[in-house]
Amino acid sequence: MVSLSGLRILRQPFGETLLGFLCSATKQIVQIKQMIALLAGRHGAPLNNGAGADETSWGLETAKGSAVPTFHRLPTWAELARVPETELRACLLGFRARYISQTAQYLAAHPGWLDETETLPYLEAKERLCSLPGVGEKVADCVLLFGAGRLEAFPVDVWILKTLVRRYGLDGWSTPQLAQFGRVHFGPLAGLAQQFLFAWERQEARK
DNA sequence: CTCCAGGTCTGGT
DNA sequence: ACCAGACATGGA
Repeated sequence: MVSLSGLRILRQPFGETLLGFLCSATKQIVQIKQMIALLAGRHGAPLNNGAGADETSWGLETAKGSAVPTFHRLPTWAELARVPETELRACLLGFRARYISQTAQYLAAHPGWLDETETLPYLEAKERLCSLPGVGEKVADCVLLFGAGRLEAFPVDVWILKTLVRRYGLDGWSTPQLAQFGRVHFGPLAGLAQQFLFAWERQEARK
């Protein structure tokens, strides 16, 4: 028996969360971190003059020979809109580069769209997010859960799928059906329950 | 060298 | 509506 004590749901910036999960499709978590680090290092504005401690790997593009790394924040969507898709592809994004590029173009053409989406009720916000290229039900739920504090969102990824099939006997259910089940079964804090299921299943898988 | 990875989109029944 | 394949690419 494990406790999973200390498990938390972060409230991350909406736009950054969207970017992060646009990178996530069929990629391992370690690789997603790498993609995000490359995007920040190559296309994000520097955060300091190299005066910080060198305890993270966010500033990958450290000047050669320099003793102190420079940290970069993630690029904004406005900045991403000016980056050629080929340069995005060079950040290990693969086919996701097109999704990010097209999303950036759309957001650039619709000022305020993202901020408005963040304030909408769950279902409306989700519907709008799903209209973006590369954003399906799962990514939309992750963006709303981690980037907008919508704890009723219940993202169904491959791990949750396994869990619901193996431990809840929901074999044969479609992904949308499983998402609906999660929201109904776990209620207003379904997203929190999802995090425990996810963490549990991944912990069990490690051996 | 195959297989798979915090999915989504597209074109077939 | 439901079901495969494709999609890029680095780890396992």
